[in-house]
Amino acid sequence: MEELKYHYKYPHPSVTTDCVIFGFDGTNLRVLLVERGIEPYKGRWAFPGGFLGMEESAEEGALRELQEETGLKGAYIKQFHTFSDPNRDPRERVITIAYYALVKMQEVRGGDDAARAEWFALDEVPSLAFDHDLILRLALKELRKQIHFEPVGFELLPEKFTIKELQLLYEAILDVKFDRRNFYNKMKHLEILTQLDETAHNSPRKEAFLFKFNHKKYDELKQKGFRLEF
Amino acid sequence: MEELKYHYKYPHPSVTTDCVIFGFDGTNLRVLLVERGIEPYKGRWAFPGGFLGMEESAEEGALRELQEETGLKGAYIKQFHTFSDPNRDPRERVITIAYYALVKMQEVRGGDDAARAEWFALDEVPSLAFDHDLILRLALKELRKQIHFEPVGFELLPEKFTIKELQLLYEAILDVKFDRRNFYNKMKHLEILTQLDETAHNSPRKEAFLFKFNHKKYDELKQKGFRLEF
DNA sequence: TCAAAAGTGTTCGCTATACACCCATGG
DNA sequence: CCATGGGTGTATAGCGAACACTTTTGA
Repeated sequence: MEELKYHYKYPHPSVTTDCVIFGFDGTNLRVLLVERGIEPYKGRWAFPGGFLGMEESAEEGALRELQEETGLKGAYIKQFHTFSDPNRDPRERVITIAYYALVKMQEVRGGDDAARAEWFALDEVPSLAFDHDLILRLALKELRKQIHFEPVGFELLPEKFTIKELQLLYEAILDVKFDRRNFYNKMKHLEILTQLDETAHNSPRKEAFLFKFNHKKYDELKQKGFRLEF
Repeated sequence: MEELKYHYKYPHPSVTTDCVIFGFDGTNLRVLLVERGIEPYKGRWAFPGGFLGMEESAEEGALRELQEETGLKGAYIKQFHTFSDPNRDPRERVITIAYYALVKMQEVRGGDDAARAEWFALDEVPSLAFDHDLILRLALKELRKQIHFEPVGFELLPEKFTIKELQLLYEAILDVKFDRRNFYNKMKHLEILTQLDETAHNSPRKEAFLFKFNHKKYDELKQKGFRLEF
């Protein structure tokens, strides 16, 4: 029999962190899911997550889970909601502090665990374990809100990218279409991009210039009460 | 000795909800604080809150706490962050799921508990217990974010109000000044207010029309992809 | 009759949008 | 030389900021 060595006067819930990991494949926004190896919901897909250690904050816990799953250290994560329905886990009461992460897909390597992990495009995501369908819906909603004000989109692109790629990313996240030329003009006049001498060679026709996101310039503008709008 | 009748294989944190209760006195945004009667932080002010029951969601818990403190049922509350620093409570590990509430000050009555409660203007808030200073800062930040998109301000006003009062509220929340005439025009053309026949009699000079917030109209506009901006 | 506050209208400049046009490249 | 996609410029409409003016009321 298991040893139950932690005792409390009142019942305590379990606390976990779950992490919705977003990536961009050049066309579609994708999320990284892992297949559950044990009951409940064995064989169903879910977001990576796990119990919160007693000596770590939720943010530290989420970063740890993220690193175990993708090998990435210090990626961009954001807490967006805590899910606390008393029946969200059939075994016992589990409260989960949910984060979303924005990562560059190219830099992700397989996880430590043997667990099967896979990137799913948003419109291919199957029915998930627990309340993770709900968690995904809310993560998307919050990401879309946040991207209106902060340049979080750049976390999803490689360091060098064309404006076309940037546009495709924003279109994928917000599920809208922009006019190619207006998007181009707007980006150039915002002054938060640095144009490089290099061009992208993957184009079938004319080669496009590569850009880098200019953190310094962005911070300066933000200081002056500038607001990034889309 | 206390009876410790709940046993777990791994240590579990305690989980509480805390509620930042915002009100508007006609000039200043205020928060409702309660004075702590016991250690730690005895005599210091803090936000109302308490342990989450095992059969209630965090939202239910926050609403329960809010009702115990103000007598209000079903007020507007919004979860904005979960605070999980391992050392935020000196006694044991406590994770708190934080909400802010928007209430009409006129409708608030004293709490059930004998605990002393008081409304503080934002610039009069003393140094608070635990990490509640941080909680207040983040609550304000999130409220200011949210008010750019949703008509949450109306939760803080009585049912009938003048446009002047509405302006003072928005100025108090966002800590800015608007041009009286532009604010007036904007509000009238937004079509989310219903003008009443009555006028306010508290004015020293000319009497101002009273308005009501038009929920139905707002929902219609929102359906059409309308965005409330300030 | 004067001061203060409510209510209305007008002007100006910026920016989002729509779209025309030229350039470079590969077949 | 033509089709495709990259890069640049321009015209228009709508909206927000600034502000002049009129109306109402109490002292």
